[in-house]
Amino acid sequence: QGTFRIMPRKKQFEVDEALTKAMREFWGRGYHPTSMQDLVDCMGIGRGSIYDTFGSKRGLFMRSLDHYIKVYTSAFQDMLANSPTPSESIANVFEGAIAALVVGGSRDGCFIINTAAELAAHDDEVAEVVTELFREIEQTFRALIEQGQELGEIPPTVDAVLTARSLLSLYIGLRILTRSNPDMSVLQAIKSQALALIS
Amino acid sequence: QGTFRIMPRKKQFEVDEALTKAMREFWGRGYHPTSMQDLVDCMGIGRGSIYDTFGSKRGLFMRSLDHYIKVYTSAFQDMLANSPTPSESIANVFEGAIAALVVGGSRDGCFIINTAAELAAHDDEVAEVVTELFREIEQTFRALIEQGQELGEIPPTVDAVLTARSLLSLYIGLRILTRSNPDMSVLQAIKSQALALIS
DNA sequence: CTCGATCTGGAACGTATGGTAAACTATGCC
DNA sequence: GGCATAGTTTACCATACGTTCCAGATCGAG
Repeated sequence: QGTFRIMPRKKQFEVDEALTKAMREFWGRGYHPTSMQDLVDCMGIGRGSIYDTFGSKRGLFMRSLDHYIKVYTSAFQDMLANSPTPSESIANVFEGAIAALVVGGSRDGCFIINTAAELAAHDDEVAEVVTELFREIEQTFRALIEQGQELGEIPPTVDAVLTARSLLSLYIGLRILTRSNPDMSVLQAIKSQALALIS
Repeated sequence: QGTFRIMPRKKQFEVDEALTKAMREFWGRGYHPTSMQDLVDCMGIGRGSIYDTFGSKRGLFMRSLDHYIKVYTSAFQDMLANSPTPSESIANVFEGAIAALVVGGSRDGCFIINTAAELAAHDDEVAEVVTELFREIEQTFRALIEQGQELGEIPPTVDAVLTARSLLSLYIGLRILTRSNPDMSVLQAIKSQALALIS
């Protein structure tokens, strides 16, 4: 019943692998400038397979967004787990964004933030996904601040909600600045300010 | 010699007026999603006239960027001149961004910041224009902070350079958030934090 | 091995794109 | 009124776009 009686040819590519390649393309160049031909080239599978599996360019993009969120929130949780204290977790968030620029020399920034800027204003479905993630980041910052306060690491005078929102805004600014002007002293200043807000 | 001996038909449209219309289109929708047909429709002049006057879509875009910078730095200077104190100038910068959302209901954000996100990573000429303006904003913030310190309005312990960079980052974050999620409490929190940095 | 189901890759489709060429119109000087 | 010059309009071009379709390949079941 629930199982198919016939299970012919299997997919000859890993869906997640192809999705990762598409994600990287959309991430670096944005939705509109990336053509289906670009995707066919970079994903290494045929046009038909893409449409069979993902439906449309937009469908593939939305799946890429979800994939990004899944992969990077997972990496994010790992990072938090490996940080000794809440304050250092927050420091690592900013340090990570700067390191991505230094190590890889990539100005790709953050896929979600790029997408917020490119599409969210005119695409409600995208706006919803983006907004939801921003909310989660804000909540994570808030939780970290409150943990730090319980540990006596962060002063109790700090307003957790307001500061979490400020950290989010600083982070977004940092990521956008990264895309145009990789000036390390500016990025470091922003990181310093982020840490100053919680000390 | 310097003057033309013959001066035939004059342009039948105001260049600045057409430029303003193009600017609004690019501003709201971005470079790539805006087609020449969109521009023909919204500018109210023929294709030929556009190409005669602006050369290409990209040329028109760059002129639109310049136009935006000219118009809005002018408005910016006016606002500064009408603000009673440096601190209030800074407050007005953030308040203005919020008001643009409340009054007009427009999620267009800031043309420069949108452009930084959409194009700067892969277009060096755009990156240069954008970076230059970011530098100017940073310098303006810095000058305001130093003026406030001379007036005793802002504590001398505030690091003018570092804080100016933080204000820039907060501002960019605010503008990006505006495009996806016009949540007033978040925006107000960011503004509060900006003011807290200079008090 | 045969059959049906699925997957694959590329050709083909209709459309929309940025850009161009040329005919047409208006203007100022002789 | 001609004539040179510039602006406007229209039709058009080649290309690139997202999408669909289909012939052939590949697999599992009987």
